[in-house]
Amino acid sequence: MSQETAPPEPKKPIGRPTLRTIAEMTGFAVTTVSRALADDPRIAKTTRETVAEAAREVGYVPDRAARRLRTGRTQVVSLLLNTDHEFLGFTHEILAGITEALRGTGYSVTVVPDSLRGDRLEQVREILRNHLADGLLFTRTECFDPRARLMMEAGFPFVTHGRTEFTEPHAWVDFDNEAFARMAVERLVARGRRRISLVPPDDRFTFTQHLRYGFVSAARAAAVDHEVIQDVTIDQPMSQVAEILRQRCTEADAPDGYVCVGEATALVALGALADAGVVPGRDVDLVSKRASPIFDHIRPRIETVFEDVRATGKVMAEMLLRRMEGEPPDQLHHLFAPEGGFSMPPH
Amino acid sequence: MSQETAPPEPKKPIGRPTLRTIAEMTGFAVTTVSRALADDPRIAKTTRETVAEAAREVGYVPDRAARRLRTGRTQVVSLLLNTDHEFLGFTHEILAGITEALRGTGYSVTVVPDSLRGDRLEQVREILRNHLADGLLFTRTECFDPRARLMMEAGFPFVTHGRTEFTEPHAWVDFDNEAFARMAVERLVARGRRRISLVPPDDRFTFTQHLRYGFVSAARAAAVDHEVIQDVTIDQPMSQVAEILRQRCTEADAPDGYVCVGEATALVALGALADAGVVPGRDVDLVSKRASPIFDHIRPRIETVFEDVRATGKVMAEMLLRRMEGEPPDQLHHLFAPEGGFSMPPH
DNA sequence: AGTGGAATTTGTAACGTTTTAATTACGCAG
DNA sequence: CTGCGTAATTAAAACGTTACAAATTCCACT
Repeated sequence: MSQETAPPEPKKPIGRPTLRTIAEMTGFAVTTVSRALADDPRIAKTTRETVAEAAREVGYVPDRAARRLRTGRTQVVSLLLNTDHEFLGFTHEILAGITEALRGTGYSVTVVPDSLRGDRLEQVREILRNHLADGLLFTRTECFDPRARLMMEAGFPFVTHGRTEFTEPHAWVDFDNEAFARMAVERLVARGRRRISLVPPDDRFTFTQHLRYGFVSAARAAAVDHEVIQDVTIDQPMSQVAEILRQRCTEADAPDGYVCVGEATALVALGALADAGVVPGRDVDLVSKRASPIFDHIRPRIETVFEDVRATGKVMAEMLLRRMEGEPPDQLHHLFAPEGGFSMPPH
Repeated sequence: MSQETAPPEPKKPIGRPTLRTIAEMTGFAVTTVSRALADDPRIAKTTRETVAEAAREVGYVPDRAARRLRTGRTQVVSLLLNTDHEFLGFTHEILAGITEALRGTGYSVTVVPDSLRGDRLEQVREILRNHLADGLLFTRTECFDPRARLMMEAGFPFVTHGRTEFTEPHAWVDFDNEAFARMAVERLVARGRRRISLVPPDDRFTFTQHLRYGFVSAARAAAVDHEVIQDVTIDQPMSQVAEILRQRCTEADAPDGYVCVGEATALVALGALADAGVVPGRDVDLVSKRASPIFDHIRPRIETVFEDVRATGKVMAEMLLRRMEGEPPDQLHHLFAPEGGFSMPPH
């Protein structure tokens, strides 16, 4: 409006376009441009269109730092990554799911190490204190997970992989490990097995309880012998698991069926059995959960149920987005069923 | 100065401490505090100490958004994550290494999806244009990697996992795959194998050339038959690899030794051989690289060389830190040797 | 006592955005 | 015409930090 004939305009020869760039292009004030881009109804529809057009033309992208400074929102979500253990693709898959859900939202995901050794809360506290993220995702959830408690107290958005036993609701995504364990037992029983064994995860995790319950109750219902290995968990070094299994599978009352919670455990169990000269499919059977396609190629073939970790990550991130928009956590949870049941690899 | 007697001062009842908090505590100006915390020699030593003490007392942590807005530095590094393939712990390990190196530096790492399908440059361009990070890490490097080229042109700090063939130097970390391939061939030859096969990665990757060269030249030197499988690469679906191997290993001139580049390939190869009734250790031998401890438990046992992916991530991140501080890339590279050579799992 | 200069400190502006409060324009009833 | 409510836009302030230029203090030396 100020002038019809454009002055020399030797301005901003470099640098990304900013609100001011668009303001000068269109003749509106910076405030107006900001509001127009936010589709604020107080701004005239025609103005909004003009501004949007100009923004598109110069490829305007709001500056994250400036927005963050002003609004206090970081546009970041963090994933707590357990650095102790190997999960054969778990991290990869869950991150693929998370980034897929976040694509186009402007949010990015940072990875924060989280060791079971040492204080699990330290990292979370730092994120809360220094506002390093707008929301948090974490796995390996405990029954009364102190991280979850801390974040509920702080009113900070988060989604857990795995449930807790708090009465106050929070967002979670989980795999139905109870159903998995039940099906696993039934499958082994259907194959004629009568002494069934489970190598459990660490007792502190909620899903360990689910597994154990499903396992024990299905075994009781089928009236078969069963045991939950006592001296070792799959969260200890795999060599220890192998050691215990090698020993156990040659004892007089050795199990004839094994339920494995994950791929790593299954591989270790297969190795231990092989070392002891026990032949899967003949002497014993083994069933497992699987999270990657690699299991189709493991020999001897074993029956597995697929847990879609990528989908898990995707749903977790989607839920977190809704939480961060203020949606209450009451309805935000999803339980993945062991879909399709057990199956043997093809060919 | 306006008033000597302090007014009611109903200020900042809440919120994190800021530079102003410390300024008011110590009586210095905000600028001084800022400089003092940066250990600027222009500020008196005593002042620096006073300020540091006050900062410690209130637990001051600089606001990232404000600093970022002012300086233009994001305090973020990004890792390009290939979402197509499964690497059995690769992602987990490299991230563990990266976060370990970044601990305490104030930098955090974001994960950005990067698919071989589609434009590999899109994500990088966005990071450059919108200043989403101060530095970039990526894997699966190609000979004339367009991502590397783009970033060299932009003068943007980055470290690759794997070398390129550009003449202009850049920071890289790599595993000596040529030496690995050479040793692998020698190991198979030492076991009496005379027809050796390699299932290669996709030809576009630089390390494929290294592998191929080491493989071929060692085989020639040992005067043994050798072949690089033509019809499939380990970057195609694993079922295709399995299919080809199942077929190949029963032909009249079937190989009697296999070099596997990674755990996934080795497992698939073991499965394919088993399906075809070929017995490793008797009919053929198989050697592989390994990046996780899981291979100690795979049966039949095969000899492996360890590639320390966690250490790789750590070194990459450390290099990136130095690059971001302005150090030229000339000397910034590290080649991991296949240390210790091949070994058989214990027990 | 005066002066130059180093040492130390400080006020102001800026980064790009959103928010608060204020301003302008305009149609319409009194 | 005046006054006024509403719609549309805007100027100014603020978020917390660092950079620039200027101001102040302190000494040593003439």
